[in-house]
Amino acid sequence: MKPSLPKGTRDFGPLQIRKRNYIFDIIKDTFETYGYQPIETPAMEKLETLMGKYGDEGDQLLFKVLNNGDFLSKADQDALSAQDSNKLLPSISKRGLRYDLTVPFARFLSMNRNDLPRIFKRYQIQPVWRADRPQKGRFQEFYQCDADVAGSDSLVYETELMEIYDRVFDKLGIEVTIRVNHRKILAAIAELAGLGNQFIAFTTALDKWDKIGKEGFDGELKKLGCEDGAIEKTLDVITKGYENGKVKQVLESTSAGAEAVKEINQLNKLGAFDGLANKAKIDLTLARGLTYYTGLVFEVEGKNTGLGSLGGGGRYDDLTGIFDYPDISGVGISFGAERIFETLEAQNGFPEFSASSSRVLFMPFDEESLLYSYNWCTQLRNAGIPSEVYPSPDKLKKQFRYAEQIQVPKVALVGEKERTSNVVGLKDQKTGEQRDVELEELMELLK
RNA sequence: GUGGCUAUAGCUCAGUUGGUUAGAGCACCAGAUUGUGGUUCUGGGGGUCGUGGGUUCAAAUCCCAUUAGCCACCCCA
Repeated sequence: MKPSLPKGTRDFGPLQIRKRNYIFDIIKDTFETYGYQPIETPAMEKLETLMGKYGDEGDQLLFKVLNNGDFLSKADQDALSAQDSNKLLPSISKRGLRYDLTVPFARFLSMNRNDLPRIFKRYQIQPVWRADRPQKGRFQEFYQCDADVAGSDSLVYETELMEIYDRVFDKLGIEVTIRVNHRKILAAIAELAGLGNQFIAFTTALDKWDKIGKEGFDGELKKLGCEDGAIEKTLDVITKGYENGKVKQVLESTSAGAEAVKEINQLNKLGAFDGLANKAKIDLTLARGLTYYTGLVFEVEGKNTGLGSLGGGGRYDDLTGIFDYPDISGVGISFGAERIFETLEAQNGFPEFSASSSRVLFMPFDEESLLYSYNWCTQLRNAGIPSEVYPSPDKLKKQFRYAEQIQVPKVALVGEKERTSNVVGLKDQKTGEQRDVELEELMELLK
């Protein structure tokens, strides 16, 4: 049988795992620095937990897990004979793979509300699954790294989440722009355009601004039935940008806009835009698709990556309402591990890694030397020094070949000569230098 | 879900207007080389040409169907 993988999934080799861990460790350490606590949730959730949370399109993209056992006899026979997949689904599948980390977090929070601190800061780094068509930088199984705060509407958390974005990308050496906007500003602009009652349609159109530009957006507004005068006003506000004094005035003339401006002022006071290594700016064209955002929204864009966003997030007022746990405000951000990986790969941004962690490989010339080598190796291991032995006295060509394959930095050659004088011939694989060393010195050198 | 491109050795690919035994590089194995590899040289194994059908004296090559992968759109990380 010819081996292959399901669509949109990948294996990770040793070197890739080291590179991925490098990214995850930086993100994790930064989350920890800000006091976020780790949780994990199952790959599978009940389908009822997942369905209806991501819109119709999201429901389509959910992986459903077929029930075990004789699922056909228990299936909805009417739906089955009518070939109605949507109606059939609940009777043949009760579980699905998680689509993101936010909904499982909301479920977790609701279930454990009594055991968690009043304000809960959690992070979670796990794979999620989407039955999307794979393409460049997009997979059906991919990792998200989320940090969320539940139980407080303080802008302190928006501030620290922006700082976390900044720190992580600074440490990774990726230059980014942190785009910030407020859903209530969007509401104010939608009102301005006379599209207050078509808010979602308005935001999806606005979200395309980057791609279709001012003219394209003009057309989208017309399609939505926006009048010429209103279009002009709307385009004027968006092109002039938030920092323009007149624009601020216009926004403040609506109650939603006034609230948003107040929050952004507060964010400024907290220093969210100060002392960052990367650029952060209010961008009126940032919309973010997810419908549950209600306050500030963020998106991180790499410079010239052509990969879309490297992460995003925002404030959602009623995170857990659907799980009978009302009035919990949340704010969170997500890092897209795959795109960060591709960005670093493209700019050669990873440190050098070896596939193996071994610092030395023992190479025995004869059976007697193999035992001698294993004995030395054990002593290194007991001292916490990663090391290994080539398992048979093969030709040196073969042994060196293996040393190269595992990218071990040093080899210890052992033959009769070395044994009798109680040393090994320690050779540096890069420089080719070689000299005899005793066990104690070997340990010192490899520490 | 919509559109486009591709499918030949483990990997990357060549293969002329349809023509005799389908090739290269990399990788793998062995030897040149029984205490010092990475270079070089020699030899070797490995293919139902994605699958099914059709046209033809003859198909990797042309036609139809089908499956899978990639790219773009929608949406997203």
